Amino acid sequence: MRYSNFFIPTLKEEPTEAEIPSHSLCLRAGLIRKVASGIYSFLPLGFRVLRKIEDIVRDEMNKAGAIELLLPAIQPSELWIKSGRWSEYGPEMFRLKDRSNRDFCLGPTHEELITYLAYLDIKSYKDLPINLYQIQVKFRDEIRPRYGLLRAREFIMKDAYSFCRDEEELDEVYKKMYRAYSRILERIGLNFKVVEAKTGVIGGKYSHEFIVLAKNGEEKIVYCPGCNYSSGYELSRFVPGNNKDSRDEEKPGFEERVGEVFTPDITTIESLVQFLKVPVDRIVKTILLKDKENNIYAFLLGGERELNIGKAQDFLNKELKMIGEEDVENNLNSTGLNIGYLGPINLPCHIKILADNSIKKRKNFVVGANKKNYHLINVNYPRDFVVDSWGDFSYPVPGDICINCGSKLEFERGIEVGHIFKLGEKYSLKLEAKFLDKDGKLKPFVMGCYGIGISRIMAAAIEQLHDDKGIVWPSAIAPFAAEIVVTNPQDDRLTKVAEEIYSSLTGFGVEVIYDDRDTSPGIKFKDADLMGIPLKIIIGKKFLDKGKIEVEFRKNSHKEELIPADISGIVRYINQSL
RNA sequence: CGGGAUGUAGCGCAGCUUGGUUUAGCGCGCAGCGUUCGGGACGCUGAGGUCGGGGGUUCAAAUCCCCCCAUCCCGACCA
Repeated sequence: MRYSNFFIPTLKEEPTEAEIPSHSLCLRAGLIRKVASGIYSFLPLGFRVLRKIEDIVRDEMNKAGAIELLLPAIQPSELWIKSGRWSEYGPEMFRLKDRSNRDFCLGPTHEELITYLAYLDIKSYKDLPINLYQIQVKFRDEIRPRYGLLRAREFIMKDAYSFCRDEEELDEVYKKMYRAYSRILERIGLNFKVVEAKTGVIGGKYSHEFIVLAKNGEEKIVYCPGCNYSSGYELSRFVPGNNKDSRDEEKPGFEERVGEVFTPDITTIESLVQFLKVPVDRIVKTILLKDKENNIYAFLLGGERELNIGKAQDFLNKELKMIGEEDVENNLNSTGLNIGYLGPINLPCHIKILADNSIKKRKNFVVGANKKNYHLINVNYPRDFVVDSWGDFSYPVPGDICINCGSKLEFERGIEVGHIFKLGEKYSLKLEAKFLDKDGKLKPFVMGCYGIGISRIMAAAIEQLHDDKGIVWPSAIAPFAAEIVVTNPQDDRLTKVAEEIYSSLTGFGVEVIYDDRDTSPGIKFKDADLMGIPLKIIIGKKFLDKGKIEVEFRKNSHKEELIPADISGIVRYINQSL
C-alpha cells in the first residue's frame, strides 16, 4: 500500500475529549472518528486492525469446533417479551418501531434469537453439541459512554452460543471456549488474566472473565503470584493479612482495660486515626445492614477494610441494605445508636453481630461506644462482646494472603475483553427450545454463551501497549507489518531502491506501507511511530553514504543495517518483530 | 437522573468580565509557488466561520438575559 493512495488522517494534537491513552491514540493515529457520543466510525487503518483481530478470533473459534453464522442486528420484541427481558433490560436497550408500529430493538446481545433458531431447527440429541457464533455489531445505550471504544454504545463483538444435552457436555464446550479465548489473547500478544466472575443478569452459574491488564482498566482483579489463583475484586477469597498490633508484640496477649474516650464530631475512620493517633488497623468498624424484614445486622471489620455487601448477602442468603441516618431515627431512636459511633458493645440484643475474619487476632482495638461523641479503646474479643458468626465480609487489601498457597496477593487493574458463561436452561426453558434425547424424552437445551469484544480488544491492546510516541502494536494485529520511509522523495537514487523493496516485499506477501509522501522525514517517522507500525525500513543518508538501508523496531528502537538486495534479511527482521 | 463544565474554521485555543477600531483573531493542519529533506523545516500567497440552535434586551450582541440542543467530567444507576 502506498501511503499517498491510502487514508490515514493523523492528529498532531491531543484531542480534548480523550481521557486515557487508548482513546487519544485511536483518534490521533487515524483509527476512529466519533460520530456521536459512544458511536464511532472505523477509518481504514482501524478497520485493518479490526479485521486482524476478527481473523484470529474466527480461526480459533473454528478450530474449537464452533460454526459461524450471522444473526440480524434488528430484533423483534416478541422473543424478548417471551424471555422476560423486554421489560428487564431497561433503558440500556435501543428500541424502535417500524412503520406499522411494531416494537423492535437493536440487539444488545443475541440469546433470544439464537435460542429461537435452536427451537426451530435443532431437534435431536444427534445434532448436539453445537456451538454457533457470529461477529456482529451490538448496541447498548450506556448511561455513560466513555473512554472511546472501551465503553461505546455501538461496538463489535464475537458472541457464541452452545447447545448441549446436559451439564457434562456443556462442561466440555465451556473448557474448549476457555482454551480458545486464552489462545486468542496469546496469539494477539496481550498480557491477560482469567478471573472467576459474577454471572450477573445474563444468568447462569459459572463464569470467567478475560481481563487484559492495563493501568486504566475499569476492572479490579486480585491474583496470586505463587499459584494460579485469580479472581475479580468482589469475589476474591483470601486470608486476612496479619495486621499486628505493635503493642501486642511488646506484651503478647496483654489485654488492657477498656476506656471511654471523648471524640467530638469524630465520625470517620480517617479522623479517628488522626485524633487518637493510632494505626488504622487498631480500629474496628461497625456497619449496620438491614434485610427486607427490617432485621438488623451489625458487621464488624478492620478499619482499613470496606464491607463487601455481596459477600454479606451470600453469607446470610438475604438481600441487604445499608442503614442510613433516617433508619436510625425512624427505627432505632429508642436505642440511642449513632452512625459514626457504632460498636459491638451494648448493642440492642436483637441485632446480630457478624465479625469479619480480619479482626480475629486483634487486641486492644477501638470501637464506637454506641453513644454520641464517644469511642471505646482497648476493646478485646471475647472479653468484651459476643459474636454471632464469623465470616469473610470484606474486600481484600494489600497484605492479604492467598487462600491456596499462602503467598501475598497482588492487585491489578484491567479491561474485560471476554466473558464466558454457563447459562444452563434459562433461555431454552423460557423460549421452549427442546430436543428429543436418546431416551425419547423432550429436554431443554443446556446452554452456554461466550462473548469477546473485537473493538474493545483493539482499544485494550493500545491501552496495554503504547509509549509516549504512540501505539506499539503487537505484530499479530498491526495494520501493517512494516513501513518504508524514504527520507528524501526528491532523490531518485532513494526512491528507486524504495520502489524495488516495496515491490519485492509485496511479492513476498508482506503487508507493507510505503510512505511515498513528498514531505519531510520527521513527519514520516513521527507518523509511523504514532501508528505503531512494528518495523520501519529507512532509505536515506545511510544508503547514499554506504549503500545500506536500515530497519528499526518500533518496540525498542533497535536498529540494524543491511544491503537493499537482502530481501530475505528484511523479511527475517519483519518476522523478528513479532 | 443529580452535580459541575464546555460549545468560536478540520484540530487546539484566545476574544465574552466592562456590548461598539473585530471586516471575528492566533497556532497547527489544508491549497499554490519556491527553498529544504534522518525525528512534526522555512518564506511568500491563499482557501476555510450562519461564533451550537432559537428567542429576547439594545441604535448596536461572539459578548447581557431566557429556553433548547450537543459534548465532556464526577456521582448514582446498570453489569
